[in-house]
Amino acid sequence: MTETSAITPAAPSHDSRPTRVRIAPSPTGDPHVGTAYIGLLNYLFATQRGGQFVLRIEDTDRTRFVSTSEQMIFDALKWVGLTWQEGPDVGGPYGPYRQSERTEIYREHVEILLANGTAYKSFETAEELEAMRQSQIAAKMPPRYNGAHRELTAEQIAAFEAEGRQYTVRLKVPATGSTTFRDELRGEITFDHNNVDDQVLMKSDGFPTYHLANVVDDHLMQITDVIRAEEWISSTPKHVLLYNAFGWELPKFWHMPLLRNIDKSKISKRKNPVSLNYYRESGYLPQAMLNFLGLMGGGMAQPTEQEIVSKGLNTKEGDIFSLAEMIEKYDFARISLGGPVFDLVKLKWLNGEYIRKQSPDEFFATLRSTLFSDAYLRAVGSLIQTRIENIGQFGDMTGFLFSDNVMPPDIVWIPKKREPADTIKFAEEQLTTLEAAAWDLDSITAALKALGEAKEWSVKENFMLLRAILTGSTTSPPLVESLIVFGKARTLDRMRRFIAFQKLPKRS
RNA sequence: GUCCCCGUCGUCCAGUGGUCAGGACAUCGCCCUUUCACGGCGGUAACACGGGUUCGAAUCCCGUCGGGGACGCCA
Repeated sequence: MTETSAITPAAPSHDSRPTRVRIAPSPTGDPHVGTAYIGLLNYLFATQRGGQFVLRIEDTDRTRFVSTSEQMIFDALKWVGLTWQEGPDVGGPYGPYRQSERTEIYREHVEILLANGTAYKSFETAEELEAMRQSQIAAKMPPRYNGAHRELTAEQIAAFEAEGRQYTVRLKVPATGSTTFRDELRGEITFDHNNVDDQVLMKSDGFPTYHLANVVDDHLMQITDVIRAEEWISSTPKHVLLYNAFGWELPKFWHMPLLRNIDKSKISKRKNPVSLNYYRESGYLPQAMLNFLGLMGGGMAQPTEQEIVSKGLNTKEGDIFSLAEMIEKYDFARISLGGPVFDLVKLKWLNGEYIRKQSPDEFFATLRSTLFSDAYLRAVGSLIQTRIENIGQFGDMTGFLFSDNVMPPDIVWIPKKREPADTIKFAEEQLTTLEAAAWDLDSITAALKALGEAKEWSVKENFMLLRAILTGSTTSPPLVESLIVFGKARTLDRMRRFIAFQKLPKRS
């Protein structure tokens, strides 16, 4: 076990087994476009092969758990039109599909690893480890567990446990050699073992980390193909080592290129709207979103010049296709590995194409189910009923709720006694505060007031700034109520756009 | 800092040894039009660089450079 190299068999044959794939989002906030992207790919892969698509909730991190998140993930995936055969909501033969309900399973599996010597208990505290990491970084060393507890004797372990010290269980990565695995899109990838850290598999709270839970569940749920984002490549050797430690057959790995911001960095909410709620609430059509996601990565064959001519296609039609067409034509072998920029400009164009394609009746139905739904109008109405004298004034007071671009002039948003730079800085703090807030009257109000007190911004300045950002004006219906009606995803996006715009170098 | 992945117009894709390197979005110009949008027509714009291999490289190999990701008791 110490000396060597665990070479993965080149291509394990799963041909006899039915295709089973999965997505495994974690409920830590708003549903993410990346989840829909990887979800679409998994859905296509399974559907094309007559296989099963499983939805598994990875809720092993209690500190980041958001209770409303799971339902939002279901809703968002259904909104774009994806369906799954097994999951927490629909059940299935390999459940439970929520990792927090599988802790006993992980515990049993950790015992196996502890017994066969492929994992060990480590008694350092989180603080000790953090200090170690910092000093390594400061010394320009790769941060890595130093292996202090790799070879504890039974007596030492007993002594630590007698003290009542908590421990984590770590993977005992072989000291020498390397692990090679096959990525179906890239070929063989090798990692030298001295570049693979002794990953924590079970936290001191008894919950597994992603790495353990993911491997155990994928095996138990008979997953044949792991289709996930590229960011997982560097932890794949740990997963391979785990499969080997259990003596399990490996699934095939397909690492998809990462969606990017305009500056090419991994897509993130600071630089791009990433919440599916935002797209839904801003009036993007689900077909357009799905189509756009299908465009990312190049899996859809573009029509050849001959086809365009012979079928009399409009050239842009090559970029427009439905889920059904993707099922028919999407080809994983065609995927290009450069990370695609999630370009809002093209998404908007595509969405416009879908809107124009609707019949008047369909368009009316779209309006009635979104911006002009009974529920939305009722909520908006309650904001302004006492404030208008004739219905014609409706738009005067609610325009900001029906517009996409609201940018207040300087006189409106900069408080008399504040500098622009400080004001923007405070707006950023409001943003951070609201990101973390539950979206109800009391939570928002309390969070905002607490922030104002901490930063010494009066309630008036505080709320006025937010009002300016949200409505573009100094006059509006009650602020927090308006925030709630407008929705969290759109509010945060509006704030981010305001901040980004104000930070742009001003031309005089 | 270490390891891994990637590299065609500004962006998304086509191209798998021989093409004037193609399409879409964006952008620019013209047309249509009471406005705006749509639509039509046209233009600008790319093989990161350097070595090989080859009669011939965007396509194959090597190096450099550039970009990205990972390095958590997060996923």
